[in-house]
Parts: sequence; C-alpha cells; structure tokens
Amino acid sequence: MPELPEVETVRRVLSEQIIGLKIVNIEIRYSSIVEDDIDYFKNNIINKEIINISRLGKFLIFNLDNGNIISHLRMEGKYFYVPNNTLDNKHIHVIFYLSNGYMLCYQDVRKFGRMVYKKNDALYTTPPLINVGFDPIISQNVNTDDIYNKINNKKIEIKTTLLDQSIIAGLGNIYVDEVLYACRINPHRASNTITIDEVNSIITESIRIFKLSIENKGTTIRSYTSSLNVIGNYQNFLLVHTKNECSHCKSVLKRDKINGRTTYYCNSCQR
DNA sequence: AGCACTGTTTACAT
DNA sequence: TATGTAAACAGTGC
Repeated sequence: MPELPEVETVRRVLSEQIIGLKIVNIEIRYSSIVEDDIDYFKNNIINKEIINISRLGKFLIFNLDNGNIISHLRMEGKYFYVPNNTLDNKHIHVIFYLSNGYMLCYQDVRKFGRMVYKKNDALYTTPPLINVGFDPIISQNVNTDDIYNKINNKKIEIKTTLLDQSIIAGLGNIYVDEVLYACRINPHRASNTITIDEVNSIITESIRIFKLSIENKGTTIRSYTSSLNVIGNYQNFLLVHTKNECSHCKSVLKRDKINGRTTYYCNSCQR
C-alpha cells in the first residue's frame, strides 16, 4: 500500500499512541510475516519498551529500549491500535499486546508485509536498511553527484530506476508519476539520458511533493481506509496519477505499463 | 467464471 | 553485472 508519505503518516500517528508503552506479549498467527526465527523475535521484544518510532524510506522502525523492529507494509500492511479484544479478522497476522491493555494489530490482506528484529549496532549496517538510498525527507545533505552517477549508470527507463529504493528511497508507483510530471521528464526516457539538472529537479520535486503529501496525511485511493483509519487527502492534489487530462496542456494523458506498473504521463509536456 | 488489476519487493532465468 | 519476468497473496471489478 504505502509510499513514503503514507508510512510517515503511520509513524506520526503511532508515535502519539504507543511511545512509552511496553510490549508484554506477541501473538504471531502467520509466521512468514516475521523474517526471524519466531522465538528469537519474541524473546528479544517481549518486555521491551517502545522508546521511539522512526522511518527510513518505506521502512517503519520501532525503536525499543534494547533493539528495533523493522516493519515494511508492502502493499496492504496496516496497524491498528485498539483496546484488547475489540478487533479481530482473518487478515490480522501479528498482535503486539501492550502494557496499558491495548494491542497493536498488524493487518495485511495480501500477506506481503515483513518484520525483522535488529540489534542497535546492526540496524543501519545490515540489510534491509543498509540498502536504502537517499531519503528526501530525512537526509540533511544531498550528494547529487552520487545520485546522478547511479542513475546515469543505468540504461533502463527512468521510472524503473526511480522505483529502485537504493537510489532515492520512498518513491512508489504514484509519487514517481507525480515527480516525473512535475519535472517534465518522460517516464520512458533511458536513465543514462537524464542530465544533472534533471537529477536536481527530481530531488527538489521529490522533497516538495513528499512534504506537501505528508501535510495532507498521504494519499488514500482504492484501499478504503488507509492505515490506522486515517484518511489521507493528497489524492486531491495528484496531477497525473489516475487522471485523464493534462492539467497543463489539456491533452489526453498516456497510460502505459512500465516495468509492469501502470504509468500516467503527458506525452507532450514530458520529454 | 475467468481474467486483469492493485500505493511492493525479490528470487530467478537469461 | 544488468535487466526482465514471475512469484509471494487476496480481494475487487468487469
């Protein structure tokens, strides 16, 4: 489901709800969600306090008092914070019971989401986080040359390259379309034809669009409610994705498959 | 009924 | 190594 702004929205809402609480028990109903040995996962987490919730790219990170849970929601993962025994359905696969009588339920219709436990010293120095590239919201200084070199090294279409989380982190199918539209770059362009000025533009627009979307609590389309029942509002700001007409030149937008993903763009404005 | 589609990532084949 | 395809899974819509 979520891209960077949606994960950030989840992080912010959950931060208000569960920081300071202790995890007193864990129920794992579908073990493939957890990448660790189940006992290892449980033993390292039970009786630990949630001291902070952070994020890198599309990864949500629960910082415990002695380690971390890294959680990726993939397509449909959602968290619900509710009193014990007030919510249940067949798509809830992991339940964290908290010290105040509430539970944090992980619901995932398609079961694509994953969680893994990492000790502090391994958090950013091992997969998956070691492979996460520039986060447009978190990173303070941009190494534009590095990003340019990584993009310029590839011959595949620029949209596919921007979905590669090891270069710029957080872009998914919706926001890639929005960023490329804002930059007037055709998503079919070969990555090695993208200029340094265009890379600068991609970075600038990613930051601007992500910030604006986060202010609006992300995008809610198709998945009735977003995570946590928070309804995002950024779908009202989308300029190309799901649209029929170019807001700039009024021509009919193209809708192609790129890398298997539906891609919206304007063939006259985006070169 | 059957197929296409879905805000993601990765294992595998070439 | 780089790139393209299929698979992980379940639901919705035509």
